[in-house]
Amino acid sequence: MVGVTVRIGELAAEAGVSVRALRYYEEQGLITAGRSDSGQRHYRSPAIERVKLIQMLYEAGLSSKTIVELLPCVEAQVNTPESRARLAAERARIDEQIAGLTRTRDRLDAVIELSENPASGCVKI
Amino acid sequence: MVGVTVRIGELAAEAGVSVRALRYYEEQGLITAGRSDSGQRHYRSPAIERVKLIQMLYEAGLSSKTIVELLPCVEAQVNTPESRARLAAERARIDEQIAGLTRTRDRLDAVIELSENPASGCVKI
DNA sequence: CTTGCCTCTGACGTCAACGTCAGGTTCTAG
DNA sequence: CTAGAACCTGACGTTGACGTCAGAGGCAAG
Repeated sequence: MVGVTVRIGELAAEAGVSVRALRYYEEQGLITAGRSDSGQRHYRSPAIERVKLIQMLYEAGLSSKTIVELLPCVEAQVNTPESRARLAAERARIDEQIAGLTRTRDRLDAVIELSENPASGCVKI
Repeated sequence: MVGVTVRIGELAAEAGVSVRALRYYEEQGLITAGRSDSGQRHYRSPAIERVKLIQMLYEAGLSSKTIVELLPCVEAQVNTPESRARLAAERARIDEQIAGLTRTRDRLDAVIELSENPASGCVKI
C-alpha cells in the first residue's frame, strides 16, 4: 500500500496557500515531498497539518530559518537542552509581541473612547 | 521665543530610531520638521512622542500608508464616521493578531510541556 | 582657520516570502 | 488521440522599511 497522496495543487488548495509557496517551503527545507517517475511532487496526508503549522509560525513573525530550527522539536519531538532553549526563547518573543500589541490596542481604545465620547478634555499624546 | 528644538541626530538617539528612519518618516508624511536657514531639520519636543507612537504602530504591523491615515485621528482628534471606522478596523485587526499569537504560543507551550515532561505518549501533530 | 563631526540630497542595495513569466513536459477528460 | 489543465525548473520582479554610500555643505572647538 502506497498510501493516499495528493499533488501540489490539491495540497495548496487544502492548506490555503499557493503552489509557489509550497515549492518555496521545500526550497527552505520546511517540507519534503515524494516524487513520481515523471518528477511530480506527491504529498502524504500529514503534509497539510505541517503546512498549516508552518503558516501559523510565519504569521507569528518567525523566519524560515527559525522555523527550520524549531520544526524538529515540534514534530519529531527532538529534545535537547538547545532545542528546549530555542522553544523557550521563541515563546518569550511571542509573549513580548502579544504584550506590545496589547499596549497598542489599549492605546487605540483610548482614542476610540474619546472619539465616541468627547467628554473630557484633550489627551496629551 | 522660538522654543527648544533638536537636530535630527539627537531626536533619533532619544527616540531610539535611526536618522535614516526619521527622514523616511518625513518622506512618508508621518512627521514634519522645521528647517534652519541652511536647510537642517529641527524638531520640537512633541516630535519624540510622535516618533515613538509611529514605532508602536509599525510594530503592530501597520504600514506607513495606514499610519498616515490614522495619525490625524490619534493626534489631532479628527473625528468623523470614517475615522472612527478606520480606528475600529485596525483595533479589530490587532485583536485578531493577538488571538493568533496566543494560539501559537499555546501550541508552543504544549510542545515545551512535553519536552520537559515526556510522560504521556506522542502527540499527533 | 582647520579639523572633525553633523547634516543635506540623491540614489542604489537589502532581505524575505513569495508573484509571475517563459518554455517545456505530463496527466486526464472526452 | 488530442485539447487543456496541471506540473516542472529556472529566473527575474515586487514590496516595505529602511541601510549604505557618495559628494557637498554646515557648525562648534581649539
